[in-house]
Amino acid sequence: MLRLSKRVEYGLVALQFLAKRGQATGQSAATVREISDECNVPYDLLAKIMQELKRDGLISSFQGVRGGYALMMAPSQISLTRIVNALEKETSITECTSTSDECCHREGVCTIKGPMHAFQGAMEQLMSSMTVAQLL
Amino acid sequence: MLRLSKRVEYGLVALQFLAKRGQATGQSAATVREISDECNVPYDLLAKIMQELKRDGLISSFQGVRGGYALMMAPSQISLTRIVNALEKETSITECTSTSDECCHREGVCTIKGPMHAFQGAMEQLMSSMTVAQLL
DNA sequence: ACGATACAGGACTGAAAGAGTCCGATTTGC
DNA sequence: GCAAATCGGACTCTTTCAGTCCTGTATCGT
Ligand code: SF4
Ligand code: SF4
Repeated sequence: MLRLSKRVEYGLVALQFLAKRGQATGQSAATVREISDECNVPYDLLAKIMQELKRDGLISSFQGVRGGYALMMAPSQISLTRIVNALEKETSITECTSTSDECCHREGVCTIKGPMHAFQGAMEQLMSSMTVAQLL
Repeated sequence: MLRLSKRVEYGLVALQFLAKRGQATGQSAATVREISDECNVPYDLLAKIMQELKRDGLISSFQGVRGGYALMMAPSQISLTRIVNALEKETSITECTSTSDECCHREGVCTIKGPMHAFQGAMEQLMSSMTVAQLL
């Protein structure tokens, strides 16, 4: 459908929320409940998303009571590419541009692979140029 | 999933095939069966795709025996945007950037809409710059 | 120590979109 | 008239996505 998943959308909203809180000091951590309530995002789903962002090193977490999440870096350092890679399973624009593929059952006839890779590259560059800082 | 649908992929393959045949003279028309066989694309599905491309004015059709499809314009005139618009149901990158929307239930809190529209615009421009001519 | 709070993470369900198929109708060249 | 082709709707099957639930673990405050 050529659309970003809800995960990414929610991820962006959450990161924007965190960015408004300022850098990670541990004091400024926001809980999933807070974000979920403030931003009208389903709690459980958002919880998963935050975990994934954490796993990917985009944000840091603080466990236990008084815990929560906070940004690891400056908003201008967090690119859309990074977020998409963390939250989206498949990021290649077509099967052609999947990693390390041999061509499918159309080799010899269709010469789409090259241009598609170029297009994919251009798109990734475009996504790299968009950061959380631009969401504020 | 941030991936072009098979429809678009097949559409590109088919258009590339047509482009190799040269401009529409009626003599150079290729049948769906031909393309399907040559390119290993499921017949019925491809038939649908060609109909949609025709409806959108990208290619012209010739009915009856000796019929088929042929390009309406120069390959360099057919942009990816055009193809995607013809074959893909939803083309907005997020719900935010859907046409004419009021914001969803997050107004006031989330300020994603503006940047998202900008991003969408950039992507459309990128797609406009890619044409069938580049597939040859 | 204990209990409340909050992250960690797996498993599951239901809905929606996508891919692919089937069948009948219409057009048209031979 | 017949065969080859485009038209076009309806349908099934599969996969992906969104969302929920439930159990575990860490940690702060008292
Ligand atoms: S370039 Fe053509 S043959 Fe190769 S993977 Fe893409 S579609 Fe398949
Ligand atoms: S900008 Fe925020 S509130 Fe507006 S439509 Fe997008 S997600 Fe919803």
